[in-house]
Amino acid sequence: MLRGTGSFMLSKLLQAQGLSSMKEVEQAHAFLTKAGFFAHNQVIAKLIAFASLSSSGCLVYAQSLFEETTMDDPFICNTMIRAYTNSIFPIKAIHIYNHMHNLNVGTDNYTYNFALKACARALKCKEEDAVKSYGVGIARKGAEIHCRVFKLGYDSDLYVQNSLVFAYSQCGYIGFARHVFDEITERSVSSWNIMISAYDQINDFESADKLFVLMPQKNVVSWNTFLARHVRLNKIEAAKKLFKEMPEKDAVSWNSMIAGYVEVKDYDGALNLFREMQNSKVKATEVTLISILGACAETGALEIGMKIHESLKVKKHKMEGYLGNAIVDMYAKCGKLSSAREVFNELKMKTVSCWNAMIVGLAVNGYSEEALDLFAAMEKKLNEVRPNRVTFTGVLIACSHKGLVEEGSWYFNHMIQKYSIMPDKKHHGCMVDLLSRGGLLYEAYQLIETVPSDESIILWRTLLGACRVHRNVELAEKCFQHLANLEPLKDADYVLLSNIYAEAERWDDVERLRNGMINMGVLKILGSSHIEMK
DNA sequence: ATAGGGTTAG
Repeated sequence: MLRGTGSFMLSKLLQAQGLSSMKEVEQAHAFLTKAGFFAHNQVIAKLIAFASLSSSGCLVYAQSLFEETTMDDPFICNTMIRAYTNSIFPIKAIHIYNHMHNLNVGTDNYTYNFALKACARALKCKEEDAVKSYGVGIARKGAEIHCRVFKLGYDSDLYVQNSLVFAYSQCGYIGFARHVFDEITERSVSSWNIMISAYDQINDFESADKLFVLMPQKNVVSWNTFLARHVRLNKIEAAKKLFKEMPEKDAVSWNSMIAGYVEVKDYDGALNLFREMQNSKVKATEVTLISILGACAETGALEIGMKIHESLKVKKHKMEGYLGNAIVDMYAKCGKLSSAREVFNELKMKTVSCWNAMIVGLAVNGYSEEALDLFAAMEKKLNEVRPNRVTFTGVLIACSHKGLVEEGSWYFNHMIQKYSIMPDKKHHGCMVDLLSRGGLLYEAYQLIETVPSDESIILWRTLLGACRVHRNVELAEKCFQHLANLEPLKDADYVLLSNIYAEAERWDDVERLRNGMINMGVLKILGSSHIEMK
């Protein structure tokens, strides 16, 4: 039986249309192992390539297939590098590349092309911790690869050249990128597109436009670059106009336009365009769905989000990577935490963003204990993932929600000491809220004193409010003074302090403050009802 | 077997 299935698989493997599901990959794998064919590298590479497809594959499986080989075949290594380059873990592509180099596995132009692209993507991707943990720095790795490219003579390969331009520009070395670009003797449309996009990304529109005029041919990517520029600059009307007038539209054009609507928070516009896209010739991609799920998350459009999730399940589409995260986030933001958790648990590879979407989702919906439990689970996997600023925002929100003052303070210090994460605006906000609601006004006061002044204004106001609740006139005066030193006071600030005085029956101070307001010209804005005068 | 443009947590 197995043999029959296997030979069918093998013939399918070698056919042009290839395999159609992970199940078939597994069957083919089993057959090959049993029949002793596993040494056929071309076949294994095909399995790995299929397993790394983002729509239906399984990257973990691809990696295990890879490890079953002797890991010294250039073709297979290249396939694995490419798989990771296009994944949410481009850094792992560099690890494979390093492995090739260390073991003297032969490399070719494909290797360098993929590895350079991985460098570029590793920097662009928001897995900042993964990049940091890499140590020497991706940009240096890219330069190192360039040296090898040069030594081996691949610097005349157009694909490698284009990847070099891309990698240098993403690493912030636009001058080097331009140098490589200028050296290319026969530029392709892609060469021009990469260089123009590089200038666009650093807002050097003049240089971008100059090249745009010079380029001999343009394609849909060239137009998409312009569309992306308008979207990035929030010029939604210009984007709409260009979108309408473009000579050709592909999925990226639609995705950019949808992302543009989402960016300016026109979620209805995004959903309408999504419907229009579904009626067009261009098929929605994962990126389309990710944008739309984001719109659902922001508007609480649970039904649309669920519909997308359902249709993906029907199509047996893989729920991993960005898409898996977008679904988790959509459910979490829509308050359907059980569904969020279900999808989250199924994610085979969880980036820090996945953990954060879940932890923050639990925290803001009031499931403090679950959020903190999940954080504890995350800390047990430090070899895979490291908490970052956002994680601790979620943790502190969880504490704040339930008034867990001691725990919150502990996590706050833990964040700084164990993870060397410097607290930001959100962390300070949570902590001041937590401390002051718990009545630890002086602790809150001391904390605010450590905060940069431009971030502390809102914190002083929070504490001033807490001083009223806890009837602490002395501290209220201090907060008021700090506020006064930082920016022109608002009438609400005077009202608050005045009420605090009034509640302490310090009528002289109420009067003094009132006079001060008249002098400052604030009082005329106030209705007399604002101040509770006796 | 190659590229380039579009995507997730706060």
